[in-house]
Amino acid sequence: MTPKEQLQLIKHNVVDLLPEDELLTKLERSHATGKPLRVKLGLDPSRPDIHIGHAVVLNKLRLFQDLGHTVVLIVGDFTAMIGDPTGKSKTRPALTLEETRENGRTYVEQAQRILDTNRLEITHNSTWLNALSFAEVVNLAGKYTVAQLLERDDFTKRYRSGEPISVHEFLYPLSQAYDSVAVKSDIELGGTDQKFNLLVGREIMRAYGHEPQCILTMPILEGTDGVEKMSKSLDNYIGLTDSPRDMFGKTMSIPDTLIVRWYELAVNASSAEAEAVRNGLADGSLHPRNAKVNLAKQIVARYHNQQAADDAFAEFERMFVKKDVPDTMPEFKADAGTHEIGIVTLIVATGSAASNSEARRLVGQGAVSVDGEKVADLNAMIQLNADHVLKVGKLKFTRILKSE
RNA sequence: GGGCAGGUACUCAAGUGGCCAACGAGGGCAGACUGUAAAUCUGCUGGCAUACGCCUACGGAGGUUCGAAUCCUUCCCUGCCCA
Repeated sequence: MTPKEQLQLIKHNVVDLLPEDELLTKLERSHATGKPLRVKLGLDPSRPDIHIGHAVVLNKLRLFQDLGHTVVLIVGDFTAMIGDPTGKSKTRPALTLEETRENGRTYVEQAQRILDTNRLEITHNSTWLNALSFAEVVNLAGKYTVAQLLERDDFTKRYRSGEPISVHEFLYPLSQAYDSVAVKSDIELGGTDQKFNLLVGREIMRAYGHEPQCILTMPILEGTDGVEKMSKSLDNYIGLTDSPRDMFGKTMSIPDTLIVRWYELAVNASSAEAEAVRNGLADGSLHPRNAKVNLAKQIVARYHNQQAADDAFAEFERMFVKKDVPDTMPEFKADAGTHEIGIVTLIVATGSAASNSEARRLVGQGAVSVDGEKVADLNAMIQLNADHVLKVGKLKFTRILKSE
């Protein structure tokens, strides 16, 4: 494939590709010499779970691999170890090196669901950042100015509104940039929120006498709420390791306005496919529900398999359209010798509510049913001489097994 | 080092001695509606208790008071200004 053709593929769905001509030059050189480009991505191992929002960037990395280039994953174990006491994640604890290693390991494992391990390098930035002397850190810090750092959007905002910014936060972009020097990155990927950091990488590489990396940013995928970016802490995410049922259900719950975007970003639809969905929704020939069903099936098939996708769909139909119970659900068995149990106790014992107070509230709100019969009485006793199905809210089912 | 302003529940934010488990908004949960949604409407949203009530909580620790998120002392933390 010619460098120009590669470039076209690379540009699909990308927000920023800077500078494009430099990337073309790199691609041409790689093409001529047969030497693959080094494509960098930094991972933050402070949270072990990776979701389909991350997958947007990972898919792009996979494309680079398919074009014959090498992906360099950098587990940011050093930075995670320092922690971040200010800013958005103020409660984020500083992790030990072991913890970050462990998180990084599972993270990489999950990333490999998308990436080709044959064209993959995995490194940890503690390898080189830990080795820097203070003099070297000062030297690095000397290559960038406070004014330049304050250009970053969130720094600007926080500075203007009088919120604290710790000095070491200024060092994060610099250490990330230094990573680029350390791995001799040709191009670095990230979400659009990483644009500033990626650009710092260019400056710092230049300052260290390296050819600066190109930068490529991908759109940030909104979560299932349709507004905020997908993240675990907002609980609006679909994890790569979620069960088929969860993946399917969560996808079906996204707002309609997100459908086309998810086609583009979550299942990497071609421009033509995305356009077809967009037009179908616009002229009414495609029902939003069906568009979502198809989307949900694709997502499940992508991370599990086609069979799982079909099963998840069937189960979804059964649960929500026919209002039937799912065929698998958590089971609960009372202690032997218990013949009946109070509804409130049962709700808490099955983990359907966190406290007795909450369980009472749920009963009062009509959210609780046993075998399809609504339970409104706080004092109701459930007989354990047969199996029952407890339903709390819309989604929490538990099979109550007959007691012995 | 000095002056000033702050630190309230998941978040923002009222409250300046009892009517405060703490207004309001967001978020979350539940119900109605629906396409499973979104939007909208309604209710709930510290714990234990059927209830009376009790316990825990307004940065930390002491104190004043019959009674404190509210007053005092001290410590910690943040921002701004001055040096």
